Amino acid sequence: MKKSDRTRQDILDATASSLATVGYTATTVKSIAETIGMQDASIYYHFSSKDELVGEVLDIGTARAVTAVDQALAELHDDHDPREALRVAIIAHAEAVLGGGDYPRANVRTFGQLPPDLTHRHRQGHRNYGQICTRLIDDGVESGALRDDLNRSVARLIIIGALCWAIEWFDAGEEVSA
Amino acid sequence: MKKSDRTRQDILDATASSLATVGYTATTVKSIAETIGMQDASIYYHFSSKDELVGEVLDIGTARAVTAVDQALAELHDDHDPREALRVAIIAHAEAVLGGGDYPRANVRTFGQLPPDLTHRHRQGHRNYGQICTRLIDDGVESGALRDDLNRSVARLIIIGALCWAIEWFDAGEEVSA
DNA sequence: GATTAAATCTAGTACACACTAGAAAAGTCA
DNA sequence: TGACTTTTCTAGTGTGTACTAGATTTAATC
Repeated sequence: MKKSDRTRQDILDATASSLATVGYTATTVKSIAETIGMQDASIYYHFSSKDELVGEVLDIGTARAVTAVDQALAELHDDHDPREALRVAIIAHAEAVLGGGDYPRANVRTFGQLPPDLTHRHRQGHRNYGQICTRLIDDGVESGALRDDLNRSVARLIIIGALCWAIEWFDAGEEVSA
Repeated sequence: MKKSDRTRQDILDATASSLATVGYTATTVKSIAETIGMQDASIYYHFSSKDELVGEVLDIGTARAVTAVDQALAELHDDHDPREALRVAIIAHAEAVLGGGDYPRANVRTFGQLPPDLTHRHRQGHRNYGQICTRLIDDGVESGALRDDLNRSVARLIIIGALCWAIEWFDAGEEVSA
């Protein structure tokens, strides 16, 4: 029992790392197996297909990003400024995607490269994630902390777009003086 | 002479359309040929390889986007507000990528999916494009139209990120009430 | 209409990919 | 140790890909 769990975790980690750095297509079952010193066929003892494996990595990634943001928001004072909530959420997301783990990065990096099945499987998750942002913006506008002529849809797209795209520049070796 | 040019253009158009909608990997030489009613082998009479063909499409795309932005900026009054220049440039870019042709869309859509050779080939072009944005922001800050405590690198990343990511939501069927 | 050139097709090669079947090895526990 | 289970490997299949060689057709020129 133990051995299997550890190997399974190694496979997931290697897959997440590969997805985050080279994307979906360049992440082959063979390359994953090589990374952890196995034959590619052995992967199939632990996962029934490449896409099931990739899907699990992406699930973990979204779960971690959501957790990071939720946790950051939970640590706020009860009487926080709504703008502060938005600020904290943005930073938590950025750290989750850029600073830390391969799993959240895998999500952003492979967005738009996945086969239809996987795209469909994760669409709802992404939509839910976007709604966290929508809620924070709504809070800000309704409490008067944000301008009431703000176009909320556009604001959300700008925030999420800027955050998700940042990884592309990161990969390209751009530097940002914080 | 004439026939060849027309076919060549058909191939480029079909490739741009495919890249813009399904990305690099799903754009196969065979699928391109089918779109224009040819055999896949016939493509190689006009282009020596898939990547040469894709590279030409991406070149056209960046050229069109740059032209759109340059033209929009050229139509400004001489004594324009620097913020207006930024606004006009952003709108011109958005229209080029979202509203119009497959060629600029192909660039954004395939960003991060291309094989190393093509990525390297277009890195300088993307960097130049980013510098247009940098220049506009610099103008704004130095003329006093934008706050002088603005982090210019971050501002540029946010603007370009938001613009480039917008296409992902567009593909996903999201609506934005302008 | 005959000759040459341009353009496309037919038929294939070689290779990388995800995935499978069954043998071999490694680990577990009496 | 020996019987059993779990895990990994060897060796392969089938499919889709970019790409090639040479024949064949279409178009242009004299």
